[in-house]
Amino acid sequence: MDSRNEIINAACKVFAQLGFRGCTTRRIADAAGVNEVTIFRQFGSKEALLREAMKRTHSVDLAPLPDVPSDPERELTSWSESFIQHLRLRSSIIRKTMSEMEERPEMCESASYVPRQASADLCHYLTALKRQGTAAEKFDPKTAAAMLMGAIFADAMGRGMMPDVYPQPEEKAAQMYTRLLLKAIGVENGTRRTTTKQTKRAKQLSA
Amino acid sequence: MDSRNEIINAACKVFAQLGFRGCTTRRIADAAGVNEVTIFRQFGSKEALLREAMKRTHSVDLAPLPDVPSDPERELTSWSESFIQHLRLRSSIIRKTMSEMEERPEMCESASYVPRQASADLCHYLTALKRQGTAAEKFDPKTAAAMLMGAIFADAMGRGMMPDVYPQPEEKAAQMYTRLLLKAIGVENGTRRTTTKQTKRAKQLSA
DNA sequence: TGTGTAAGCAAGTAACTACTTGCATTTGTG
DNA sequence: CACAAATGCAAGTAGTTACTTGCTTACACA
Repeated sequence: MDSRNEIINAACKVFAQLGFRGCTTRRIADAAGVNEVTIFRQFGSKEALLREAMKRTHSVDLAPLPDVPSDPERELTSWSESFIQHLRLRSSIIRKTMSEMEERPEMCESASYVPRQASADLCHYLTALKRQGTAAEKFDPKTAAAMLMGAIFADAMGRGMMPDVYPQPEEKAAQMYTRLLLKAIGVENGTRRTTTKQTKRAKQLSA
Repeated sequence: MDSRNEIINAACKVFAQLGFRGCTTRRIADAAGVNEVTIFRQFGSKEALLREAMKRTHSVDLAPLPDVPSDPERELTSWSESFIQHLRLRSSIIRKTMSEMEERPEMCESASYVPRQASADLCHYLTALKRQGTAAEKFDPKTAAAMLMGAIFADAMGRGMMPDVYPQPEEKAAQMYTRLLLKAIGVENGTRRTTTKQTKRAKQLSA
C-alpha cells in the first residue's frame, strides 16, 4: 500500500529530527499526511513501526573495494569519499540511533551492520596491501582501518557542530585522511605522487 | 546548599541515561532523593536546571601537551590516553548531547569547548614538531590532529556497540593510534623504537 | 450492483509531563 | 527561645502521550 510507505518515510524523517521520544505518532501522522489511527491499524504500535523504519533505513550497499589492490590511493580515496558521503547524508539519524543504543539495543543491531561491513572490507583490503608488499611499514590492519574510519566518522558527525576543527575544504577531507593513512602504512604512490611533488616544488620556486 | 548539588548530579546522571526528553523532573527528583518541588524552587524550570548541569559536566581540564616537544611518542601517547579516557568516562552523555544538538544548540556550545581546546592543543604540538624538523613528511597539522582525535573519538563512542571492529586490547588502542599517526607524519622514535624492533625480531626468531 | 477493504473523523482512555499552590515540618542562627 | 529559610507533602492544572472504539466515506473488484 501507499500510505504504509509514506508512514515509514515520515517516521524516519521525524526520528532523525527528534529521536525516539520526540518521534510521536501525532507528528509522524502529520508528516505523512495521514490520520493517526492509520498508523496503529497498519503497524500495531509505535515500536513496531520504528522497528520496521529503522530496518529499512539501515539496509544500504557500500561502495566495493577491489579484492586485489592495484592503485591504492585512487581506490582507497574513492572508497573513503563514498563512505563519508554515506555518513553525512545520515548524520542526524546516526546521532539519534547512537544516543538511543543503551535504551534500545535492538535498534543498534541493524544500525551496526554498515560500519561492521565497512570495517571488514577495509581490513581485508589493507591486509592485501600488506601481503602484496605494497605497504612497507609493519602495521595492524584493524588499527589502521579503525583509524581511517574513525577520522571519517568523526568528521561526518562533528563538522556541523565545529567546522573549524576539521580540515578544509570539506570535499577534500576524505582524500586527506586517506593520504595520511597511506603514509602511515608506508604506501608509496608511484607516478602520480612524483608529479604532485614536482608541481609543489615548482609552485614553491615561483612563489 | 547540599540539595542543589544532589539535584545537579542526579540531572547529569539521568540525562546521560535517557537524554533530554527522558530526563523528567520526576526521575531527577527520585535519583536525587529529593522532592520534585524542590527542583522548581531551586532552579525554576527543567531547562534552567539542565543548562546548569551541562555547564558543570563540560567544564574539565585536559592533560597538557608541552609547548616544545622533546619525546613525541611518549608525550603524544600519554595525551591520547588521557583524552580517550576522558571520552570513555563521558561516552553516554556525549552521545546524548550530540543527538540533542540540532534541537538545543545552546547545549552544544558548552559541550564543544573540550574538543575545540583539544584540537587547538594538538594542532599546536604537531605544528611545533613540523617546525622542529622532527616530523619528516609534509603534512597538514589540522588534518593530522583531526585524524588522531577522530580515531580516538570513534573508539570511545563505538567500542561498546561493536567491540570487534576496534583494535585489541582496549587499553593499548590510544597508543596504537598515536604510533600510526607518528608514522604518517614521519616521526622516527629513536632509541626506544630500535629496542622494540630488536625485541620483536628476537621473538620471531625464537618462535 | 453489491461487497470488502482501507482510510478518515470524533471522541475517549489512562498515564505521564512540567509546573503551581497551600500548608506543615525541619533546620540553622541570632 | 524566636524567626526565617529550606524542604517535604498532598493536591491540582493544563497539556501531551500511546492507543482504542464506533461510525462514516471512498474505492477496487466481481
